[in-house]
Amino acid sequence: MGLPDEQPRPAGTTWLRLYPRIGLHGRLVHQLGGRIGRGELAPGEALPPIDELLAVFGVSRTSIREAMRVLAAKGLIELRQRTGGRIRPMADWNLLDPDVLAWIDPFRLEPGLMAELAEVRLAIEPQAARGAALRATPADLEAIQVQFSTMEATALEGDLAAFYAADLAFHAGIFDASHNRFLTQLGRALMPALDRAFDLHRHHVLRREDPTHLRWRICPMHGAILEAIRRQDPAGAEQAMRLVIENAINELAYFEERGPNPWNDDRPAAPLPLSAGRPTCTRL
Amino acid sequence: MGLPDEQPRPAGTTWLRLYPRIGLHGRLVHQLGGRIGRGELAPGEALPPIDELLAVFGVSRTSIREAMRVLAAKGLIELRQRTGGRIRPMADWNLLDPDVLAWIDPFRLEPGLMAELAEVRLAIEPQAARGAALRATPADLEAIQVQFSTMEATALEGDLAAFYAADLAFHAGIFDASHNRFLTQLGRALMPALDRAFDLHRHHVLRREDPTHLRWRICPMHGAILEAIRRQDPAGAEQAMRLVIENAINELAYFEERGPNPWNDDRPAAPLPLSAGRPTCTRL
DNA sequence: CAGGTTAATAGATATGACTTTTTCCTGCCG
DNA sequence: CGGCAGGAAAAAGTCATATCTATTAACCTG
Repeated sequence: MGLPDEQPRPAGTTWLRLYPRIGLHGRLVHQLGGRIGRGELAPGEALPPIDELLAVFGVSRTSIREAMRVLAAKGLIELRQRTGGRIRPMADWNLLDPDVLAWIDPFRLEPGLMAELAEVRLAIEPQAARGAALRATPADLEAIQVQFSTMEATALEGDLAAFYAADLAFHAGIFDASHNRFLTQLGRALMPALDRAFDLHRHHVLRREDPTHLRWRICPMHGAILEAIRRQDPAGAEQAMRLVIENAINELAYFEERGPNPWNDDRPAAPLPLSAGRPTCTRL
Repeated sequence: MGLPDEQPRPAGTTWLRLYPRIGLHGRLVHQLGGRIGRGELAPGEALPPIDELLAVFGVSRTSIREAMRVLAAKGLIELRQRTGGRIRPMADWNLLDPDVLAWIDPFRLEPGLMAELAEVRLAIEPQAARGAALRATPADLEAIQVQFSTMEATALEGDLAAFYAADLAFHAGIFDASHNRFLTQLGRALMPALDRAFDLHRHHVLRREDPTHLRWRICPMHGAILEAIRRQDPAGAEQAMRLVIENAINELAYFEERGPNPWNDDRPAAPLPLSAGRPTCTRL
């Protein structure tokens, strides 16, 4: 059958609330969602009829239908009687659904999406920092502090993976500390995309070969946010966050000018084949 | 059976992309989603076992399961084998899913949500206005202009329903004109909640009995946004939008001080009974 | 009483029959 | 010749039932 084994959620991603990958239909959801998000199934295209999918994946109607319902619930496809499934234009997708955002490979397919993401970050995160300065509890502060300390330590050690993980958690912590449910949701939804942006940043930092950059430029800027939140200074926190994001945008823009798309180096060029060995259907 | 008839989408809500209310499972989704959103089924509570739901609604397993999958996809419930369905805490809901936001009755149950919404608007909408000033097409401008003209006309006539509909479409048009897919999505997601906020505003305007307010205060402020976008002035558009939202917040805060929760006047107090007449299950 | 084994339960999946909606074709009428 | 109406077919929607599987809880042994 054409379905991968069940995989546990990757470590260190507790802030993510992805649709469970368990059961046949759950794996199917992520399989098809990923295909759509990567553009292997183009918007406007019709999905194969159920009987065909049924044969390709080797699962029952029930599972196929449940998976389709989930994808429809997230706006990726449209289901109509007689016509069958059809992939909706990206504008109709629930882009703020963590699953959908995780399925999209924004930088490989659509460089413009990253600029749009930056714009949203610039709108949202300073406001979240402001909220955190107003309403953070001691526990919130402690959580953010821990991530900041981790950032400082790992930046010195050169453990980039740990550094960016802590960076991500730092930003997530501020969203949580804002105690605004919409902002928290929004932060969570954006995390997968932010993760990709950080990957890109890391890639460029590696090329640049300047290990002091993270420790002596990025860390102090984040420290300023933490301090402003600690002294309950909304304007200061907002401004400090704005600086961090503008810096990230500038660095990426600076990096982008040089060299081709870095994704092509370390990622498989061709998508993996979906079905293990049943040439029943050529479309999927 | 306990399901309402199929209902077409209300007029004038083309910007909304709600889960279709068609078919048995679609109606079931909105039925259960509404119950959860209104708090009639509390977080942490277990859903009745499938066989019970099956008996209550008089539909088959298939439809029940598909509806449950959709709700799970939107983060409202968690499904586990043997244990069954359980309502997740609101923090886990996909609050930025238009359906979820439409199901929540934010102001009846949680006045705080409205303040949080205002904070998000204050972060998002000025940025959207800035984007619109940078990237609006003539067609975008035309669409916004039409809504603005409608606002001016209906404000004079005193047709409040039409006025607020145009106001909503005005804001939606700016989101669209920003040509930022995340902002557009975000705008769409917030529209149902914004609609409620406008309802509240209208209610207060009616009490205030000052028909000139809309025409000579609200409209000019919106006109300033339109003009700034037209002359491609990002800073001006951002500032004008900020003024509109801050004004709305202030007016609502001003209104809130007086009188009790206005929702209690014109809404049915008790929720409608779900099942037509089968006393099989007392929990639903 | 602890720990592991087993049996029962309820959801998950499979399957095939039946229903409903939509599309498309055909033929009639203007 | 074009358009509309009616009917046939196709594919999704729904249903009923059966089997599979994971989880819980009872139970049994040491």
